[in-house]
Parts: sequence; C-alpha cells; structure tokens
Amino acid sequence: MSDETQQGPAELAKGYEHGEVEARWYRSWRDRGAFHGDEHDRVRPAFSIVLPPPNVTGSLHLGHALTATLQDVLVRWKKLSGFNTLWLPGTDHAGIATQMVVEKELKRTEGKSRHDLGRAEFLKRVWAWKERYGSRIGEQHQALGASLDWERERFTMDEGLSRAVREVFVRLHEEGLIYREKKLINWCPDCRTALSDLEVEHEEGHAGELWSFAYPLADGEGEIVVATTRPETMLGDTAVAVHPDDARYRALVGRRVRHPLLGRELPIVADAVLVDMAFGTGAVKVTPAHDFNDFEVGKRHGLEFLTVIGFDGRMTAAAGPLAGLDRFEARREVKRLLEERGLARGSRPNPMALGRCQRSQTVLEPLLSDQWYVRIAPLAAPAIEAVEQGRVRFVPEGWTNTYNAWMRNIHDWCISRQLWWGHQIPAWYCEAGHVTVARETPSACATCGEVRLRQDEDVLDTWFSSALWPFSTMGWPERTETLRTFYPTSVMETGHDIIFFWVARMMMMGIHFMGEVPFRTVYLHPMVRDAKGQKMSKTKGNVIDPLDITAKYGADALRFTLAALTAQGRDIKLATERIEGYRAFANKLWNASRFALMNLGDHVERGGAAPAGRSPADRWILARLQRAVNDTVEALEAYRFNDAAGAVYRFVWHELCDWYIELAKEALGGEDEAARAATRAVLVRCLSTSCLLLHPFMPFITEELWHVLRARVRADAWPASILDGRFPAVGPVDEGSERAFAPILGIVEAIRNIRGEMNVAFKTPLGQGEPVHVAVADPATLALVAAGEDRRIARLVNAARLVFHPGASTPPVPQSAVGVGDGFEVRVPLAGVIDLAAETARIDREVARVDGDLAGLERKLATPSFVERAPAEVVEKDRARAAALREAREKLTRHRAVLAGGDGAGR
RNA sequence: GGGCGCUUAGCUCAGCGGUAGAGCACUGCCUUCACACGGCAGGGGUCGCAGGUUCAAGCCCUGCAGCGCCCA
Repeated sequence: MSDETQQGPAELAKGYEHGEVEARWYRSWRDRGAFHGDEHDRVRPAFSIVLPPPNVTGSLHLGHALTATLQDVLVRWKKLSGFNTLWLPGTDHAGIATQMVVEKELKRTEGKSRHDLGRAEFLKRVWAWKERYGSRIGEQHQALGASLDWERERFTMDEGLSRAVREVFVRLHEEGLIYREKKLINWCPDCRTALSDLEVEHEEGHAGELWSFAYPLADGEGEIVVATTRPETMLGDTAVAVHPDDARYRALVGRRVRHPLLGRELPIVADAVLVDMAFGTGAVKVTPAHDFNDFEVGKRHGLEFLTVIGFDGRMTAAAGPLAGLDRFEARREVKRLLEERGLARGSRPNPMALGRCQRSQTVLEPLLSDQWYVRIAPLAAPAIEAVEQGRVRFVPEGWTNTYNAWMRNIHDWCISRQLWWGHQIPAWYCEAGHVTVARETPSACATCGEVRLRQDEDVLDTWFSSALWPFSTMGWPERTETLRTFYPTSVMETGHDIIFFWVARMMMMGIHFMGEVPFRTVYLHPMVRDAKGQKMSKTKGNVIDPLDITAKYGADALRFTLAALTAQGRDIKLATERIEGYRAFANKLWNASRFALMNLGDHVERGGAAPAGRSPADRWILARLQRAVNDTVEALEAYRFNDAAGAVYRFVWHELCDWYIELAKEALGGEDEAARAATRAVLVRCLSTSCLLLHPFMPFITEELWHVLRARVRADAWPASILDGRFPAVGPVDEGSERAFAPILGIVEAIRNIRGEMNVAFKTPLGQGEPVHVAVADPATLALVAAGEDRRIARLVNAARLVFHPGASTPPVPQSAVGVGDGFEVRVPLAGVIDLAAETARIDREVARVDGDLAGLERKLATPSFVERAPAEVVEKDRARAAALREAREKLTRHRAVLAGGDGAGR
C-alpha cells in the first residue's frame, strides 16, 4: 500500500468524489486478502454466507445489487463485530440460458446450429464464451464493494463441483431416490428440452376459445359433441369420456365413435374424475399423450397413448394427413376440415390458463418421454421437520407458510434436460438396454458385462447442482476444514421468487448429505421494481443497470438506498431521486468530516476520554450516539435493514450535523482550552463511530474518512483499515443528559420559529435594543444556561442579547413576539420589524392548535371510564399534558391581548 | 379454485393499542467562515369502506371493495 493511501489527503475536497475513492479502496482490500475467511480459526465465532450464484453469462441487475448489498451489510457488520466471516462467491452455468446465448451467437456469426458443430466442438465454444464473459459478474460485484472471498470463487461446472454432482446422483440412485421413467412432462418445443414444474409459468386469463365439434357414432346414427381449447389434439384422441351418472349419455357408454379424419374407432368411456357434467356438453375428448388429466384417464381405462405432436412442435406421422404441420397450423387445419365435413358445432370465448416456458415464453407441450426424476417426498420430510423444529428460521416469518405449503404438496422432480451444456448424466446403456449408473466411466455393463456402452446424452437440471452449493463449494465430498468451520452457513439471503428453486432444494440436499441444515436463517428480500412499481424487464426498457448508477452516484449511495428501502414485506420501488438523496447524505458526512478536520487543531487522539471538560451539548450528542448505535444493532439483528439505515442517517444528519456541529462551533472558536479539547474529542468520537456504523452500508467513503481522520489526529491505536475496526457496542444510554439538554434545543427552535414566521433574516441580529427574554421554570436548565449554554443559544439564533428569567413568564415588552414550550417561554422584541397583523395571526394559529389538542384531552379526561380503567400513568401523563397546554394557552392569549390592546405597538 | 400480502401527507413508504412520522416533492426566507449534493421556517393526512371488541384502534376481530403476488 502506498503512503498516500495510508495517510489519505491532508485536506478534504469541498465535495465527495466517489469515483477515485472507490476504485482505490477495493483494489487495496482485495490485494491484501482482507476478505479471506480463515478455515483454521477456531477462536472467533464463524459467520458465513454463500452467494447465490448468478448466471455466468448474465450481467448484474438491481436484484443482484440488492442481494450483494444486503449480504455485504451482514458480512461487514459481523466482521467488525469480531466474527470470522466467509462470503463465498461464484457463478452458475445456467444450462438453458447459456446454451441459448451461445447458440444465438453461433447462428449470428457463422450461420450454424449446434448440431452442425457437434457436441464436443459446441461445448468448446461454450467454455470459450464462459472464459470471455464469466468474469464480468465478478467485476460488477467488486464495483459494488462486495467483500467476497475471491480465493474461494467457484463455478458449478468446476471439476470439484462436478464431482459433487456425480457423487450425489449416484448415491441418490443407489438409495432408490433417483429413477428413470416414461411419463408426460412439460416440454418446450423451442428450447427442445423437458422442464420441471417450477420452470413453467402459468399465464392467467389467456384469451382462449372453446371450440365444439361432433364425433359421429361408429355403429349407427347419432353423434356426441365435445368441446376443446386445442382442436389439433383431436388427432391423438383415443376415447370420449362422459360422466357415469349422466342420464344423457348412459346408453352410449361402451359404444364407439368414428374419428372423422383418421377413420379410427374410439370407445366412449365413463369417468367420474375427469368429466364435469355441468361443463359444456358433458362429454370430453380424451388425448392421453398430450394432456395431464387425460394421461390419468388413459391409465385408468387402458387407453392407447398416441403421440401426434413431436419434440419439434410439429405433427407426427400419427397425425395422418396433417403430419409435418406446426401444431398451431394444425389447429387451423383441423377446424377447417371439420367444418368442411359439417361437424363443427360452434365456439365461445374461454379465458384459460396457459403454461409457458419460463425461459423462452413458448407455449409448452405436454409430451410423453423417458426422463430422470428425483423421488422427492423422502427428502422433503426432514426439510419440513427442520423448519418445524426451528433449526431453520425464515425472515420475514410469513415465508414459512409458503415453504411448508410447497414442500407438503411436492411432486417428483424431473432433473434431465435435453441440452448439451451441463453435467452429463452419469448413466450408461448397453445394447440390451441395461442401465449402469457410476461415479467413474464404467468399462462394462453392470448387468450383462457388455463393453460397448453409450452414456446418457442428457444433462442435469442446473438447479440440481445449485442445490448442493452450500457444501459443494466448500469441498464436499471431502471433509474439509472449510466445511468444519463454515458449514452450516449462517444465513441464506436471496429473493423470495426462488424460495423453491434454491432454498427448498438446498435444504433437502444439505440435510440429506451433510446431516445438517445448510443455513440457520433464510432472509428473503423483496423484488426491485421501477418507480412506478413495474417489474423491470428488458422488453419494457425500464431496466436500471446498477453499474450506471454506481458510476453516476457512487456505489455507497446505491447500496445505502437499497438498504434504506428494504422494509420487510413489500416490494422496492426504486426512483433515482432516492439515490440522489442518499448521495447527498454521503456528501453530508464528507463535509461534516471536512469541518472537523478544519477545526481539530493539534488534537491528538488518545484512548480513554476525559469527561471532565465535556459540556452538556457534548454529553447530549454522546447519548444520542449511543442511542443510534443501539437502534442500528437492534435493527440489524432483526434484519430490518431500512430501520438500521434510518437510525444512522438520522443521527449523522439530523443530530450530528444539524445540531451538534452548530453547537460545537461555540467551544471550537472559544478561549476555553479544556472545552475546546473536549469538543474536539467528542467530534472525533462521533465521526469515527459514525464511520463504523455506516461502514456496512457505505464501505468506500467510510474507509476513506477513517484514514483521513486517523492520520489527522494521529490515532495510532486505531487499526490502519476500518475493516479491522470494532463495531460500536450496544450500551446504556445516558438518558439524563438527553433530557437535560432538550429544553436548550426547544428554546432555540422557539426563537427560530418566530424568526421564520416573522421573516426576520438570520443575518439580522435579534435583541439589539431590547434583549430577547427567556423564562425558564426548571432550575436545572437555568444552571445549564448559567454555565454557558446561553452563548450557544445566542449563536444558534443570532441574538445580540439574551436575558434569562427564572419562573414561568417573561416581562411584558411591547412590539414583541412570544413563543411557548414545555417549561419555557421566549419573548423576541421586534420593534420596527414586527408586523402586528402577522404576529396576531401567528398567535391565533398557535392558540387554535393548542385548543384542538386540549379539547380532545379534556374530553378524554372527563370520561369516567377512562379515568377509572386506564392505567394510572397514562391518565397522569394526559393530566400533565393538559396542564401544560392550558398554561401555554394562557400565555398566548395574554400576549395576544397585549398586542390587540393598542398600547402603541405596531404603527 | 386455494393461499399470502397490500390499501396511511402530492409521490414512495415507516409505524401496529394511548388522539399520526420519514424521505422526496411543495411554499417562504437565507450564498451565516463544513456542505446550495446546503441552512432555517412552514403548509399538507376523517390512516380504502362498513360494522365490532376496548376506558382508548391506522394499530386487534369480522365483512366488503380495489390492487398485487404465489400455488393448483
């Protein structure tokens, strides 16, 4: 590290410039391995998070930025709090998505398909793509300041992780939890692969059409009318079903109809499960090979399974004259042909649900095929139990229900995908069709010894490998030190949209293979939307690129914004104005530090404060600081990121900057050495503590200011980097000092209020002739005033002369404005300035406000049931409030009477 | 069809039993020696609607309406 970064600049620029600072510090942290989790550390408690791996070919969106921010907040907070932290980065090979990207590129540049290249050559291209673009995600995380342990970066297709995948597959197969079967699956004709239930998006209310046509009876006169939303599937019909209780059709059950286009004969069957007598004609066509419900009917009645639509979405040879047509063309053609034959029986609009491919949005086709499945119920049971027993906790709690509902109603997981990019299934077939599942490529069939083997061409669902992520990344199946130290991880932090994809499956796999849950807490964050609440998407063009934001406003501002908007249970609507606001906050902190540096003189920071010279203002701000620390920690512990951010924000801006710095100017510019030294020390303490509190949210600016401050006050006891600092500890708040100082602040506000309302500019001193009078009832407050707070007040309100009186009221002064507060009254003489009408109006407004409050309170206090049944302290509090209001009202009305008395006031 | 969530100031949202808060926006004044990415002051809400519980209800209960999400 260079001297310059060690020391930081001697003086601060007038405004905070994030660009240069951010680049410099991330490099410095990374180069010294500051983010490395130490697997050998057995002293500090461990805190670990695995980053849910983003798609390797993707690029970060705001959801990722949110994930990175919240996780970094947790990790940096825990690190500063003395934990041995590990935040493990990596990327996911994202089977379909990546393969599609590379295929598209291949088509564009060379006009070739992956089949033109062949599997081996195509995979080479994908790897090349990964090498070229795979680092982008990492760079983006670095720009956000993520304190990830880059030495442990993983990729789901790494050798180690691939070994873990194979091990898991083989073990589950040995345990009978993985099997291969021919069933109906959701097939995407565009991606040309099977999908799991989770990858199907259900489109509600699609404008479908219910189209009716007649099947003529095969043996005699008559017909039976059925309705369908998919006319083309009638080519694959192998039955017509009616309800067994339906009198209209009872005589027809067991008879046959003739297929009008193919000539086949179809049985009429009775099925109480499939058929709803009240819907349509009460008769239903049955296509067992192309519909999930019909599939079951087919099994129940031993029907033929006739596949008429192929994997390419075109009609098969079984579709007879329509073979080769696209399924949607076939739909039109079937309708045309049946109309021609006079069999069409009308149609009506039918809003319906439609299954689409999550990736390509293509309408899915249920197709019959051989696929691999995970028998999931035995894995789900312990995962449900883990949550019931509290070994895993969801935050916000509401997600527990969602998790439970899905887990208890779970279906076997189709894990094979007809892709090339991914973990090829470790199953081999011999000519006789025997299957050999093995960790290493087998030399012969386990059943018949045949040596000519062919590996299953399919690959595993990407989510299969990510389910292992919490332990595969730590070296499993080896028993590594990393696993011993950091598994189970502390928190799983991710978006609630992937609770099933990741969380549930990680739970099942973690418990099954590690014997222990993969994480203790699951924090699910909300979705990030645009300012109007719209989902961000490329097609809508409302996507905000996090890197554009960091370049413009700084990573700290973006991070703070995201944290400040992350309230539990609601989506985040992100408007750039919010980000601008928090950039201003960074600038505010910067300038508070700038002020301090200009006023610290030769102050040298030595541990152990000297409370002797501390003023009431010093004690007050330190009490407020402690409160802010407590609030922040409490919020972080409860994952209330917005409250944590809010607590620091409020302290830094509205207490430290708005009040304390202004209050401190008196002592800093004064002659009293001890007071000045104490103030300087308090200022340093407030700023350094604020930096620590803020560091998890704004790592860059806080590290920069830490260095500058440390060098300036020669605080050798402070660690060289804020990363090695100690997070402020929760402790008792000095409430006495808070309470004691409150009247001082109140007096300032009351005088400022008069100034503002009377439009007296700040540069015009008050009390130049007749002094400003302040009556104070509490002797303790008067003592503070006598000890020097009067000078601070005078400074903050720009008063030339300020006279304090013990007691309840100030002496009457013509042409003056009066303000009242809890335990004090201020009187500001405004001869020559006062606008009688304005002042009267102001007093009237005040009286009206007081009257409103008082009326409510008095009504309440006059209610016997309230006085009798409410807790004594509540009644007492209201009595005291009513008394204070009555007093204020009396003062105000007396003052108004004087104003209106025409004693020469005004002009 | 089942489940969950939301409805509070112009906007975005906190608050969740003792008569309403923040940020932004708005209005007036101020280039006061940290900051105009600023300061001071101010205006603005019958807390979706209707019932109920309670001494007391945005806050608890019931129903209704609207919006959103998840699952089937």
